[in-house]
Amino acid sequence: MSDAHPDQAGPSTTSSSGVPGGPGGRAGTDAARGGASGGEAEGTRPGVEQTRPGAEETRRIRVLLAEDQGMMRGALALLLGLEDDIEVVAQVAAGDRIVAEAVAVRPDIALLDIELPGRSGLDAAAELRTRLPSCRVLILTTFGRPGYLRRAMEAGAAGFLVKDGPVEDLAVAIRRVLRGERVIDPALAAAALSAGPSPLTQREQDVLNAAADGATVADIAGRVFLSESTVRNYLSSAIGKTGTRNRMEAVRAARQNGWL
Amino acid sequence: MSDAHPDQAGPSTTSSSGVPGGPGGRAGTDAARGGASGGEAEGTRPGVEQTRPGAEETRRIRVLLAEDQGMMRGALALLLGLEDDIEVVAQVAAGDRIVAEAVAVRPDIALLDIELPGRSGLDAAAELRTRLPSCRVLILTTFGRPGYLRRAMEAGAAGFLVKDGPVEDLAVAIRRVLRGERVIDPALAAAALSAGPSPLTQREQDVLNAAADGATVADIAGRVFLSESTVRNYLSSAIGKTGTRNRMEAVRAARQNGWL
DNA sequence: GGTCCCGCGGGACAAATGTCACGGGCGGCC
DNA sequence: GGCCGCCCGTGACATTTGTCCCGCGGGACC
Repeated sequence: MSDAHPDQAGPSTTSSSGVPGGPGGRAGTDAARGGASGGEAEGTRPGVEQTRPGAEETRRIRVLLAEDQGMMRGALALLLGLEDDIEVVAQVAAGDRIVAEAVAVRPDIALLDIELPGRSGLDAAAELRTRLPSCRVLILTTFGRPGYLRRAMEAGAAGFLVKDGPVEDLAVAIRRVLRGERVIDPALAAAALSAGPSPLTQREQDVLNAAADGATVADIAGRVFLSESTVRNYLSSAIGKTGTRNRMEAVRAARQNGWL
Repeated sequence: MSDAHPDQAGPSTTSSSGVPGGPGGRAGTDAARGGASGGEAEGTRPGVEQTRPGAEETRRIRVLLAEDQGMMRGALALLLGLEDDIEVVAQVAAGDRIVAEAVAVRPDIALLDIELPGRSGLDAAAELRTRLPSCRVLILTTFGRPGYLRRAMEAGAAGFLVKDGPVEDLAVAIRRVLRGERVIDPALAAAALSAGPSPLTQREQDVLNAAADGATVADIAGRVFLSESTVRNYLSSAIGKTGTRNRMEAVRAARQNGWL
């Protein structure tokens, strides 16, 4: 747009929301350093030397990028910015910033990680579907879990990419999605189909989630507001359904399939 | 490392050898190794000169990049390739390929992830230290765990970067390391110092590692070749030292500090 | 009405887990 | 030498965990 600096009202970039682990919180200050790393603001320098083959007749693809890992986010943004038909108009690091940012900048496509602080990318995708139907969603995640793919499809995502595989796939996938196609790894689709939907009931998932960090039965009961006996029963049935022998194994198995 | 690569549902690209350079990306793959094999008695002080913008006659900084996540690896390689004083001469996706590739292409600096399939980047760094002393090591990891930093320093790494923070830091850190400086996040260094070394003995770590996936005492005993009673004792003492109440909490706590 | 399923909880029980006290052997260090 | 820490093991014990069977209430469906 017409601005020049990261101080614009809506689409300022990386919110400073914290990322787990790092003791040193490094605040926003993502200001793209000059020179080669153009960054996302479109008009920073007039001399962006991309060669436009067809003049102005095609508007660039406006991309919102949601990814918590700073280096990954920056690298993807720079790379996409190098493509002459793609423009990164917003970057967010937290899941609960996605929808607000999207309605502010109205991108053509949202590139969402799943595991984000604050809110799952799948959740955000579902809300985006109703709040901003013109924006297509492309999920980009580390783990190709069958359940993730299933939920992504149910949330209305148009594509599902794993972070393995070459970077070149990314721009290609974006263009294909914008053309209305669906892009999904075929092997992953097969796995998702064969795995079937989650056999776990809602309560079982809750209890497993609460048990994931090593909490005792009493702890879980306190968090989920259930009796200890009930918690044991749910744990037991979850263990049975996952074919495991522990709550620990059950948690791992459920995570493995994307059921949590 | 809860992650590593538990499921191979996706397209199993990550072969252990060099990564195929994309058709569009002119990223230097191992094609460059042929040129390097000739002159081996190079000056012991590679490229100590400051980066002079525009000066072409100085040799570019030769970088080896070890990172398992394909997209991250590709993005970093492309980005570093854009810098006019840096050249990515090798990319590996598995930890057990690092040393072999390094002695083959003799890079100036090795950019290593820690959590890699096959072998830890810290291990590889330690061996690199003796096998190829001219090559400096810069650790690039997702998690800024105090124990990781400590072990990286003990392995002779010259720098420690977390994958948060802007991409621009990367090239800067590479140049600084090549100049002989050490680059470490100050906050992280303070945390590592205050946390002290791991209180866990070797066996306790082994047992915790074996217990990480929800194995029973009998399973652990079988894996570590110990009596079940002994396993219980080690687990108990590990639980005590970490100040937790379960093996599950103990595993999480130990992971959190980088003690595993 | 009846019947079925589901969420929720209780109680009893076996198995696993966590704790403690106690041994012996080995190596380093004052 | 004595002391200490780590290694490895045993046995006993309390607690927790996992399993099974039971009951209650409510909603859906016939």
